[in-house]
Amino acid sequence: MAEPQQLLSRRAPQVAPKLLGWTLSHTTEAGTVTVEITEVEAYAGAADPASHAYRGPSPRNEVMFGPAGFLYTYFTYGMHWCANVVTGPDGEASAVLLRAGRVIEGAELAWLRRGAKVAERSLARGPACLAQALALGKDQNGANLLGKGEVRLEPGRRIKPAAITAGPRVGISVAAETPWRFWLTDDPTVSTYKRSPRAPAL
DNA sequence: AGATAGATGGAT
DNA sequence: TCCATCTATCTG
Repeated sequence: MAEPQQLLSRRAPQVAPKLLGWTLSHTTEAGTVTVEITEVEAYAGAADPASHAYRGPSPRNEVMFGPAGFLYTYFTYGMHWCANVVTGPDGEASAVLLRAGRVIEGAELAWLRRGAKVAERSLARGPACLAQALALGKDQNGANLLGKGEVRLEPGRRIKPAAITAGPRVGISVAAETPWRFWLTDDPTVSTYKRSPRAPAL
């Protein structure tokens, strides 16, 4: 296993499948929640019309243009936060959206944040649910994931390439066929695929 | 200045 | 299928 920093410095489509099985932790006053990442999507910046960074830097996406290993969070649909790991060389706005994970530490705290009714496998199923379970939001944007900070990304169990499936990304209306979504095959914590209603017909 | 689409999720 | 409901970005 290469150093995390080195691995993350490649472009998103290359990094994304390798993040499966890694762990993301967030420690707050309330405690620590850790998830094992089970589903991701790659966004390739300037080369990718579906990326937030496609039209260049802005106040929202500026952290994507920085070095790899930092957290990019954004607010969407008026109510949801989503979390990305910035990848690629400094200056290139490559990022991996964390779509789903399995809570392996702090499930009780995650239930507190998500609501007591949700099934265990759904605690971090879907990008906004994952962000909510981990309490990732505005304040965590730009956090260094590779240090000793409150949010940490660490290599986890090794995933066999045969256990990974690739397919089209979810919820986007452009580049809807590009197979840059990666997940652990048959994992119950992976979100169900829904094509964007705005995506062009096949 | 105003419009609108959007890397969603949950209820209906 | 629709709704909640905010922000970045595009259009005029």
